[in-house]
Amino acid sequence: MSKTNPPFMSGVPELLVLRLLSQQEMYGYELVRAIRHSTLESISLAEGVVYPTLHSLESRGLLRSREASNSVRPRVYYKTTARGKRRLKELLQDWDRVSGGINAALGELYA
Amino acid sequence: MSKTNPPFMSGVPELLVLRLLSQQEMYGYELVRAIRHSTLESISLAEGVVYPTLHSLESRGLLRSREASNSVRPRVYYKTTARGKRRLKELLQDWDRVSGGINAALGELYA
DNA sequence: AGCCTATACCTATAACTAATAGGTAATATA
DNA sequence: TATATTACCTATTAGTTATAGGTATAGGCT
Repeated sequence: MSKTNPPFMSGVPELLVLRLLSQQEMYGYELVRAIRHSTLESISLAEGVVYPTLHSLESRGLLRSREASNSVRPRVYYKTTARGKRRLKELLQDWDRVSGGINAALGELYA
Repeated sequence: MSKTNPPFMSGVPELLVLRLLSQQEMYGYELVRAIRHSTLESISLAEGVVYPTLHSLESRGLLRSREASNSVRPRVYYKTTARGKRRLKELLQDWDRVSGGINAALGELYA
């Protein structure tokens, strides 16, 4: 049971993570809040979504991580690599195409 | 192998089908073309996506079908039910929320 | 001291569903 | 006659989000 595949969320964690980490380095827990904030509380991704996404993206070479030692708590900072930025560009194109297509279909009322 | 989960497509077949069939009755094969056309060729859903979607939506009471007898070929016409329209309204709200959130996060550059 | 909340990381499992790749059959078209 | 188009269909795969857990430290409150 329970919503595992909510509408319109496929690709969203990857897009938001690559996007936010291409602007500035962040650690996972911080990123969870950044996602909520940057989407104006419209999208909230739980830690159980964000951490696996980070690991997957790093293993694919789209993110690079470093451990912060001088911090009180152990933190793993991530940032988007050059390959990650190319992937981001690709995702942005997909997003424009799909959202454009949907909005065109929805706007058909007034056409 | 091969793209089974392309980005940003979750919920899209359901949304487009409910939307188009809430405007006018159509049969599956026609709907495939209508989806391509209404999205300005941005989104193309194969028959293998559309037919299962139609069957699923009908079994959930969101669509109703009738068979056209006087046609040369056997055609099954579908239209969105009242329940389907309520579901559509829900999906449209989700779409606004998610796409709004994403666009807010993407627009952060200029903020 | 004891308790709760927040911080910060993590994993296993389930659920769902879009896409692919097939398949049937009749009718136009070249 | 051969091919493309119309019109329907299903089985399977693949991928990935969400949930529900879990660990451990630090700080605030009673």
